[in-house]
Amino acid sequence: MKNLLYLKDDHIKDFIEQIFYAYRETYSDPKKILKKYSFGTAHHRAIHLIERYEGITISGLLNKLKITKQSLNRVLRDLIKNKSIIVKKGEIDSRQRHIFLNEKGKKLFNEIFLEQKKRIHNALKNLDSDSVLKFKNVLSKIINE
Amino acid sequence: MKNLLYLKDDHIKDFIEQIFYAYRETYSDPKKILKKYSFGTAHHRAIHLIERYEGITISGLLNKLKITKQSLNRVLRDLIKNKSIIVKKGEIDSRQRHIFLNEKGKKLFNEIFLEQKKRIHNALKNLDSDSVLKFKNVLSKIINE
DNA sequence: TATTTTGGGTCAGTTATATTGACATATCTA
DNA sequence: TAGATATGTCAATATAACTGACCCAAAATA
Repeated sequence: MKNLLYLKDDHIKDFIEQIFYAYRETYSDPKKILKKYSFGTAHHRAIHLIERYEGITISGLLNKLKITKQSLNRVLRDLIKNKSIIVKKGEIDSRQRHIFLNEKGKKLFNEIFLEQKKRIHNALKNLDSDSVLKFKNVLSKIINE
Repeated sequence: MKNLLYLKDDHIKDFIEQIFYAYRETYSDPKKILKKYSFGTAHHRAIHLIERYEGITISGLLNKLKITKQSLNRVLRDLIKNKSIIVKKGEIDSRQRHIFLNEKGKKLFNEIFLEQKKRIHNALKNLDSDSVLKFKNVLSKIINE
């Protein structure tokens, strides 16, 4: 930290508060859409990761979501029943399950993403690329630790 | 947006994912401390705001937390019972209730904050002040919309 | 002053999402 | 073949939210 001004406790408290708002708002936007399908934010998070990491395994999802497999299972059961995802046995290791969005899931993801995109797009549209890069960098440092 | 590269969908999807991780990690750190007091993250969020906005009213808290008053009431009852907060009638408008941390609440807040601070401090310690300012700026734009 | 609105409190029931703990099964690895 | 790994499932419980229906007191206003 080259400038201690930005490390004062009040600044850090502000960050903690703002990170909460940013998360809440970003994940609130698509709730009406999810409700149409009788899904919630837990389903949303799973769908998001399955889209981002095509073919992700159960343990892969568990590592990213950091929930128990019982919790994840409820969510995946709903998504399978709804035909939004398909699960394939691993070819190399047939114990593993690889998860994919199918057509219905892709449509749902796109609907959800369109809602979320608005907020991020609006936030970034008048910013220079340096701001965006630095935002991403700080965010990743907060996550990694 | 002066450089469209940073507005590509995949970048926005990354942000959405990273905002989730940042929130989850930041609010996971103090969970062991909260558990000692039989509190959860709902109590944590309330305490945080009461510390930041000393004397905040019930409706003030409701506006920031965006939960129902029934939900908030459960949390505040626990905090009052535990003697972490005190509630005072408004002098100008005696319908209002102003909420304050008392000594016990301040100690609890500090314990919680110390845990959370580590993560943010570590993230920022090797960054220049420009990064920190730009991070804050983007975050506030995401919130405001 | 009479009426309406606002700020807050509460009861009751329900939903969403997560937890712990105990097992079961199939498959891979040493 | 024995043990570890990946996954699935049953049951009970916890946490944090919700909806809806009321209530009271105090402030604002017609």
